[in-house]
Amino acid sequence: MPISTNFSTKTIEYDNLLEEFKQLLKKNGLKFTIQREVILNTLYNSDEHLTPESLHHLIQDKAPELKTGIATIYRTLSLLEDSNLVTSLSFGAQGKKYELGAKDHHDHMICTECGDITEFVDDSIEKRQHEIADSLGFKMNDHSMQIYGICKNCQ
Amino acid sequence: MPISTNFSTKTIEYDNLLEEFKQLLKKNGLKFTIQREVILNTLYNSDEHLTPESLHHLIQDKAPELKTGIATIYRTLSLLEDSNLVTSLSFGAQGKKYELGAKDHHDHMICTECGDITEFVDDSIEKRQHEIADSLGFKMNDHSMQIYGICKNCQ
DNA sequence: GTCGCTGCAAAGTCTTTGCAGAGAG
DNA sequence: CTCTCTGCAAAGACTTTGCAGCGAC
Repeated sequence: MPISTNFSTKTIEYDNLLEEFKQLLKKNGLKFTIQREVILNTLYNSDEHLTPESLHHLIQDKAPELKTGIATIYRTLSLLEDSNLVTSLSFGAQGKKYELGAKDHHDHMICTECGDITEFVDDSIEKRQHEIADSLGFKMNDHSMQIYGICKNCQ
Repeated sequence: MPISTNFSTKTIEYDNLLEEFKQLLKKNGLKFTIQREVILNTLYNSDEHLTPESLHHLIQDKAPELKTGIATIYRTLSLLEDSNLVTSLSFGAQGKKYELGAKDHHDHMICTECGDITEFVDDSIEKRQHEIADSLGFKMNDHSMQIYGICKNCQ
C-alpha cells in the first residue's frame, strides 16, 4: 500500500497566505514590508527545506535590488515561526531548515548521504501519536518525525 | 545511527558498556583515558538528556580534580556519537542534547512549557516506519520522533 | 619512547543585537 | 509625522581547532 495520501489535499493559495500574513502583522501593530513579502513568497515557491542562508541566496538572486540582509531573514523567520506560518526542522548538523507550515502536515524521510528530504504522511501513525499523547497525559500540540536512511539514488 | 534491533527491555550494564567502549577504542588505535571514562559514566548515570555544557558541569562537580575541558566533552561526544554509543537530539532551541544510545530505543514526548522530556516506545509505529521507508525505496537506518505538547504538570 | 589526548585559548560558525537612516501607515 | 524595519557591523552563543606538554600503552 502506498503512503497514505491523507486528509484532503488542500493546497493553500498564495493570496490567502499573504492575506493571513498581513492580518497577522496588522493585529500586532507590525508593518508589511517588501522584504517580508519576498521572504514569504520565496518560501512559498520553494519545494526545498531552506536554511536561512539558502533563503538569503535565493532572495538575493530574485530581488538583488533589495539587498536584503541576512539579519532580516532571521528576524522574519522567527516572526513567521512564532506565528506558526513556518515550521523549522533541526537535524544533526548545525543550523535549522525552514518550510511553510501552511502546507499540509507531513513527516520527513532524510537521506544521510545526500541530505535530501522526502515528505510523507501516514494516517495510522498520526492516529497512534494522539493515542500515545493521551495515555501519557499530554495535551498534544504538534509532532515531528524523521526517518533517516539512504535514498534510492545513493544506495 | 542504527536503530535498536529489539524491543526487549534489557538494560545494559555499565560494565558491559565500558567494555564495549574499550574494545571500540582499541580497535581504532585510540586510547582509554580517565576523561573518556568519566564522560561515559556520567552519561550512563544520568536520566537526563544532557547538553555538552550540562555534562561538563556534572563532571566538574563529580571529578573537579580532572579539570576536564569543555573541548574534551565535545570531542568525546562526537567520538561516542560516531560510534553509535550515544545519540543526539536537536530540538527547536539551539544546541544538541545527548543520551546514551545503548539504552533501549524510544521516542520523545516534549513539554513545550517546561522542556521536560518523556520517553516512550510504540511497536505499531516502529513497524509502520519500516513499511514506509521500504515503500519509498529508502534503506532505513534510524528515525526519531518527537511529540510536542503540554505535560500533565503544566496544564 | 611513541603517538594520541588534554586543557587552554584562539578561531570558526551560525544567530542575534545596537544603531541610525529609510519607509509603512 | 510616528514608530517600526532594515542593512550593516559588532557582539553573542555554541563548537571546533592548533598547540605544547601529558599520559596511556
